[in-house]
Parts: sequence; C-alpha cells; structure tokens
Amino acid sequence: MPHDPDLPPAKKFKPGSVFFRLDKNKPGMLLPRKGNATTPVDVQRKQMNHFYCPHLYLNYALTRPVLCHTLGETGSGKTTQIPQYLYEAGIGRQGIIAITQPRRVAAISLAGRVAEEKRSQLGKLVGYTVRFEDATSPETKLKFMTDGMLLREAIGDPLLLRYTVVVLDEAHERTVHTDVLFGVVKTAQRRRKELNKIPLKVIVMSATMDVDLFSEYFNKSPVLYLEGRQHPIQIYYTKQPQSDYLQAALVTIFQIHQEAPPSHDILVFMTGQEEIEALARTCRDIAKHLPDSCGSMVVIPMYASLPPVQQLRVFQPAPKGCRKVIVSTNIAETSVTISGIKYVIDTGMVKAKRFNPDSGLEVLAVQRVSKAQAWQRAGRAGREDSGSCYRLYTEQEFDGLIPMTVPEIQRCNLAGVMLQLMALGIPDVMNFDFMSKPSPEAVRSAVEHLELLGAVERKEGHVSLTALGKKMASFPLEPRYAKTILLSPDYSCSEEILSIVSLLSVDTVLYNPPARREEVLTARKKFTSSEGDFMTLLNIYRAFKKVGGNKEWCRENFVNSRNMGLVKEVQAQLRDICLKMKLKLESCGADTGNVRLCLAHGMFINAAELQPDGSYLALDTHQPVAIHPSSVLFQAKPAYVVFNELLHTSRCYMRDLCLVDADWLLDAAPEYFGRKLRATKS
DNA sequence: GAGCACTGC
Repeated sequence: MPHDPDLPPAKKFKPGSVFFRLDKNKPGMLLPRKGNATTPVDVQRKQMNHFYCPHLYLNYALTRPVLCHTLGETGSGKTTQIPQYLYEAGIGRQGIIAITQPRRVAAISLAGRVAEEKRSQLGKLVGYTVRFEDATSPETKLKFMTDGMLLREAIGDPLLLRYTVVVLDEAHERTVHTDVLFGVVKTAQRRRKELNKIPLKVIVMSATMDVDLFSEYFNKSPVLYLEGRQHPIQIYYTKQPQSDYLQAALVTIFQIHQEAPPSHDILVFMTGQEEIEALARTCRDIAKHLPDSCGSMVVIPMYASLPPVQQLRVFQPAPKGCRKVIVSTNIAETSVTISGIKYVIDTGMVKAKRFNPDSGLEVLAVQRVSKAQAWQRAGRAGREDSGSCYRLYTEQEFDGLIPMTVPEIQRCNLAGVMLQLMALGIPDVMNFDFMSKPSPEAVRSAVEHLELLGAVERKEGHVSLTALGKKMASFPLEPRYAKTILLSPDYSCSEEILSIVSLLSVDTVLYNPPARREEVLTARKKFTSSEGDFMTLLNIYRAFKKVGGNKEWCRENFVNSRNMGLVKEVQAQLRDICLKMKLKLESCGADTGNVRLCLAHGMFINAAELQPDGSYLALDTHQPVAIHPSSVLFQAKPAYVVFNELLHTSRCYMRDLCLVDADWLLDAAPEYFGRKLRATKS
C-alpha cells in the first residue's frame, strides 16, 4: 500500500523533468564523435541539413564505411528514405541494399511503403524476405528482411557478397540476431577489403541517443544525430516508494479519470496476463459505481497471447465521452503502436527472461525496467501531442535503475548462436568479437552442450564444427531438435520426429480456457498417450491432419488453430531441408517405440530419473525437478523421462515429457551417463 | 496440482 493512504492520489506525485527526446536547444546536429566537440553550431546545423538533402547526405554517407544514426521519429520516414537515397545514388547497381528489422510485420510493411513510393510492384525493385515468405525477384535491389533471415543467408555467404549495403535498423533493441549480425558485417567488411571485393557499406540506425557503443565497436565510426519530433512529456514520480504497484496503478488510473477530459486515453504498463486481466476486472467494477459526472471508461487488456481479434480492440476509438484505458505488457513498448495516448502509467516492472549458465536454466522473472525502457514507455504518451507519464516509483528509485536493458545475448542460452557462428566459418568462436560479450561461463556451457551433441569437437583447445554439426546448423531450430531430426532416419521415424519437433518449436497448440476445464479434459482424453506428452501431441497433430486442418475441429478439441497452422508451415520447411540433404523420410506407423528411442538419443541431455523418495533429479545438473501438472504423466511415476524444457516457477518443473528406458539413455551417451548415473546413486 | 514478457530462423 502507498505510505500515505489518506492523501488524494494526485498529491502522491511530484513533477519531474519535462522530457524531450533530444535537447531542444541543440536542434539536430551532425556531431563528430566524442572528444572532438569543437565544430561550431552553425556548421553543425548546416551539416544537419545535409540529411534532408539526399545529395549532401550521400556525400557524407558514401565516403564512410560505417555510419551510425540516431533517428528522431521511430518507424517513420527515414527508414524508408535512406535506402532510396542509396539506391538512387547508384549503389544498388552492383548489389542489393538490405534493410534488416527485428520483426516480420515491420519488414513487410516497410517494403510495401517503399514499393508504393517508387511506384513499383512489391517483389520487383523493392521486396522483402521473412521466414515462410519471400517476396523478392532477381530485379530486387531494395530488400527488407528480418535480422534472423540475413543471418541465415550469411551461413551460405559469410561475406554477404550479394549486398553492397546493409542497413541494421532498430539496432537499439539489441536482439540476439542483430548482435550477431554486428560481428558478421564487421568481419565481412574487413575480409572484402582484404580480398579486393566490392566494399560493403554498413549503416546502423538506432532510436536512442546511446550510439557511442555502436560507434566504438565499428572503429569509432562517425555518428549522425538527428532531432526528434517527439512532443514534450511531463514526468511525474511518486513521493514515496510504493510497495504495491497494482494498487498504485489503480489509484492513479481513477485519479486521471476524474480529472482529465474523456478523450485522453491512458496506457498502463504491467508485467503479465494474469495481472492485466485482474486489474482490468477491478477497473470495470469500480467504474460501474462511479458518479455519472465521472464519465464512462472502457478497459482493454493487451498482451501477445490474446486472440488477434481482441488485440485489434486497442486500435478502435472509444465511444464519444468514454475514456479508453489500455492495460498492456511491454508489447506496447515497441511491437504495437497505439495512437491517442495522452497518459502513460509506468509500474516500473517488467517480466523478462534471465539465464543461469551453471544450471542452464532460463527463468522468467518480474524485475525492474531499465532507464532506457522507462523512457521508451514514457515516449508512448507523446506521439501526436504533449503528454504525461506517471511513474509509480520515486525519482531516487529511477536514478537507481540500470541505464540500458541487458542485451538479450547476455541473457540467453548460446548453444544455437555458437553453432551458427561456427557454421559461418568464424575461426575462434570462443573469442568472437561481440559488441557486448556474453559471460565466459555462458560461452563455455554452450560449447560443452554442442560437444555432447556431437556438433563440435575439441582438438588441442581449439573448437571446430563436425560434419554432423554442419548439418545441424542448416535447421532453423535449437541444436538438440536438429540433432533429433538427423538421427530419425536411423530409427525409420523421420515423419513422426519432424511433426514432434515442429509441435515443440512453436507456442503450445493446446488451448486451455480455465472456465471450461472439464470439457477440455474430456476432449483431450481421446488423444492422451501413456507414453507422454510428445506422443499425445503427435496424436493430436495426426487427427488434425486427418480432418484437413478443419477449424471447427480445432474449436471442438480445444486446439489453437493459428499455432497449428504454424506447425504445418514449420514442418514443411523442415521437410524441405531434409530433402535437400537427401535424408530418408519415412513413417514408423503404429510402432511409436522407435519414436521414443529416437527422442531418447536426441534429447538425452534433458533426462530425469525417479528417486527412491518419489522425486526426480535432472541427470545433467542433478537439480531436483518435478513433473508439471499439465503433463499427461503428472500422476504416473515413470522411472526415466526426457523433457522438452524446464520451467522455473514455484518449483523447477519439467514440461512436455516422454517416457524412455534407462538403457536407451546409456546407449545414447555411454560415457556421459556412466558418469551421471553413478553420481546420482552415490 | 500449476499458470507462460516479447521477438525470430
């Protein structure tokens, strides 16, 4: 509860600074890098104008191998303009201009806009490439793509020779893919120079002012600062620290509701689905009992797992005289832009993944946001006009936040990244030139993981890719899934394994509305296999295919048809890769023992053993684990299982299990399990 | 007997 519950809510806040995206007194400047700040302001201004004049911009950009930008307005003009400038300068004649985006929708919509501006049919001069969709042709010179897609292309062409320019957009988001691409383009640029190839030009675009890190990494490349057109935002902090941010959010929502004109919408940042639904319910309840003078309110939850139709509600304007209150996860920070927001309420909390390299465990935990994230949230209030941001924490607490969100590459399992780097032919992956280095433990643990899978081998301290590892890298999958697929022809069950891996590599296909629990259980019973969740999922997928992907069937059987559609696409893609490798594709029919045998051999690192006291131990780390209550094996006590993933919540749960024999595990990795099983028994 | 931020190949 707030410390001073008797004060009216507004009195609990004190104003902070008025925030501009960039300093108003220094309109857009072209600054040399730090330490050389002697350029007179009028010269800076003049140079700034270069940016709005293609010729002058190009003069500047084309004479430098790497250029780092800040962009005033996110997702606006510049991302569509700059590639066109470069193309018109003739740089596209020798190769393609690639513009990478962290998200598919952004790549697709930007390509559409640029094609329109060039009055060209999409897929001709201007195109895009994202997973499952390629709208390019031999004529394509401006190619918008996801960062992951360019990375995948780099495996076949590490010097990126098809491209003359790579524009890395939204670089401040620091996705794993962008971070690896930084190293890839830097290496490609150097190698192409050494080999006397056509030079590769790199342009890094970031929405934040913190581009020093980028500039530093690319050998102190020049930085172009641009003025933003962000409207001023008044920041408020609480006077006292709040122990209950839910309560504080509620109080703040209704304070604003009572005082502000009804056309001013509110966006509240919370951490997760459950919290959001609870707050939305409470708001609606309270709103019902407010005096008529207060005006009405429509409360809309927003999070990624919401069905698409309900997500669209955030874009619909509220009825006249009614206030729109959107309660959202951080999806509204970057992925979804909502217009008309006048007030942002920032709880200062976020749910994010953390990685522990010792246990190999990823944990989803509620934690404090970074300063950059808090500014990003605040900025959502000033897109069309000035706005306000209520931070439900004190200014001192804000000062104590970390400046930038820790890049994803320092918070995730690196096995897939390391495999990809080796497939790119990077000579010394252990010392790869990351912009932000992951911890040595994380790198070591990833390489050990790959070694266990037989993807890499160590000779005199040097790590290299095996033939198996090279094949594994061709799959857009986690290494252990790729390995399982590659093993499957030995067990004559590649079709089944392709289905299971596809099912495991998308969000769950099971739809579990809590209110219809009994119905769900009944519907699911006919697919349940005593061999575990993998087999149960396979049964569901087989039944789904039998009825031809019928949506009605999905509804009746509580199956998420959107995710099921995705499974089909993934499976088709994986099958294509197998065919190119000339892998034998066959079905084992009813003999599912082979499927489990194959899974045991591919997933042996994720194995657990029943203990005499009825609990389980994970065999690789000897960590106590439990069967998740959602598993079909929850009430069974199988002696040995392999699991898809560990979920660390109230306990450490294994999710998605498969019954296996101890002999199979020993057979899969005799030395490893000889060691592990002994250790367990002692 | 629990409960999953967000992307992406």
